[in-house]
Amino acid sequence: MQLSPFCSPRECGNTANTRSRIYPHLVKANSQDRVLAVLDLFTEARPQWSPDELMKELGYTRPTLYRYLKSLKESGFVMPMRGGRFALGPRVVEMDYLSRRSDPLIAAATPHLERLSAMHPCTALVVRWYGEKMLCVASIASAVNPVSSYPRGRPMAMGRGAIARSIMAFLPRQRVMPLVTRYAADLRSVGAGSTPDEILATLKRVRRAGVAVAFGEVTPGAIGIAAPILDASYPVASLCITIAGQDTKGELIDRISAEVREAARQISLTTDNNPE
Amino acid sequence: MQLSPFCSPRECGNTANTRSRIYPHLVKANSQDRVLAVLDLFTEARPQWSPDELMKELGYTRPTLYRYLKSLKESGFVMPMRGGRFALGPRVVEMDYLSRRSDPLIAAATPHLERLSAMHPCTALVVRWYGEKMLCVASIASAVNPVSSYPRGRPMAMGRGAIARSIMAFLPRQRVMPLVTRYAADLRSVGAGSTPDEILATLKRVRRAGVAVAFGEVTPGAIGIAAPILDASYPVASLCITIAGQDTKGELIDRISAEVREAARQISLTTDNNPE
DNA sequence: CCTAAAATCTCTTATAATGAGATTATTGCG
DNA sequence: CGCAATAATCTCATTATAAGAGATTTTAGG
Repeated sequence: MQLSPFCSPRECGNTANTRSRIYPHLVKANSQDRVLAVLDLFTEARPQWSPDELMKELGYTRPTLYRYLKSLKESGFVMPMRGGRFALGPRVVEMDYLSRRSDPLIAAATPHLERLSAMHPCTALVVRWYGEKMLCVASIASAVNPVSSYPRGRPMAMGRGAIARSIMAFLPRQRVMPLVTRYAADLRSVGAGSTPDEILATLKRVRRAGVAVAFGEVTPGAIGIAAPILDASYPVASLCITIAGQDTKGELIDRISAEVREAARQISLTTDNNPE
Repeated sequence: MQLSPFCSPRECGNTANTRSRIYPHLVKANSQDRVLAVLDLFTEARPQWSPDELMKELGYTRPTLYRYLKSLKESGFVMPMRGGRFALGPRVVEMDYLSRRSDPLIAAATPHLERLSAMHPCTALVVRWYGEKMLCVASIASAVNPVSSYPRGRPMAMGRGAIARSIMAFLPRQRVMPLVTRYAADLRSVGAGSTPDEILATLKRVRRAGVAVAFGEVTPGAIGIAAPILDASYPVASLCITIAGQDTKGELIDRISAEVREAARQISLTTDNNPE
């Protein structure tokens, strides 16, 4: 399901083969991928689509699109809105509920989130790492005016912040290097080093400390303190506390760091629970 | 995407036509439906599946199932867990986040939920009605020990409770009757009437009051107070306050009822926002 | 290193997805 | 209420392509 940036659906050359000409933006797409591609279009910038817009955007013909919409509608992934437009449907909500309730990582982390957020005016969150992206999967806020919001589902960038570094620091060399290269600019801008070697040294220190601390890297004025959650000594997620900068002295940071590291360690001990 | 209870995938008779013999449980299923059918299996009782289990359950052959899993994996709907098992993936979380952030009903209701939950020790929630099911889509709890939990995604039955009645009361006769028939037993057991006429009379009173009140119908000891959210005078959701029974005197119930009704009315005024 | 299991690939065949256009259903409006 | 305009579905011939059997490769485990 990869989008090729080189060729818009409509502009590609004509060949005798109608079908393969229609979907040049889907590399090796089968009909399943083409249905799921419909869901790709629903974004925060554009959460509603009319059939005609979908047809135009995806290059599908009318009967085909309506067939797809029928499947998606019947399975609840989309739902009709007034004016003949479509939005994401109840299935999405149900599946997230299920995912939330059946994720052993969340079950293991929740008591720690509650405890930590009760101890400090902060936001305590768990961020899962999916290889290419990071997503907040659970968070509890206790600060009255949280410096920034991290609800479940919020995506996070890999280059900046304590969370990203806490995960990168525990990856095997082979797996860090691509990330170091890819996010070199971000890592440099937050002072993690300007060469690969410097960055690796920074990560090594994080690994030794067992915890990463970041000052205003993601949100100005917010301090992030994150420790990895490991499964078979491999990072799968990160436990993070974000707290307002002005409330927080160096000694307190050290104390919270120790708490976060210990909580993450305990969550990590819950075996058999995390992804591959 | 309906499962036929009469015939397990493996036991159906042999005909010359291999393909249609394989999927007797999917009525008129196309290949899109067969892929989406994989996702149907992930439930709270069984949130993880191995490829072999999926093959056996769905009756798909090995290459076919792996093809499906590849599509679902690449689009993030499932993710591999340790031991070669699969669980729902990050896409589910992302889509719910998007759905949450782009739902105008939630945006319109949130200030009211915050206000109401701040005024009383209760849980304030919004439940969307999807024709066949009801789902909590937003909730805020202020009670220290809430009598029951209503997180987003929690499904609700149509037969019992203030929420269901607040919606049924505002449906046109043609649409209520099937529900009255279907949930006759539930409606009778909560004292809404033992004949269709009695039930309709009860609903009429709810409609006149603009709000439905239920005492311990869903959760013993919990009082539910719900008012419909209308779009073009058609109910699309319900705003509900649940509060512990022992804290709540009759006079307070009347006051909260008025607040809930008024809040629901104001949310309803936000036009152009609700489903079809 | 070797074995066993898991995942993918190859290739043929028959299915069923597709698209053009016709048809039917819905909606809006005078 | 009926008509026009739009939206959604249906029909059916065509052929691309999904499926399956079995071989092959990859991965995991001892």
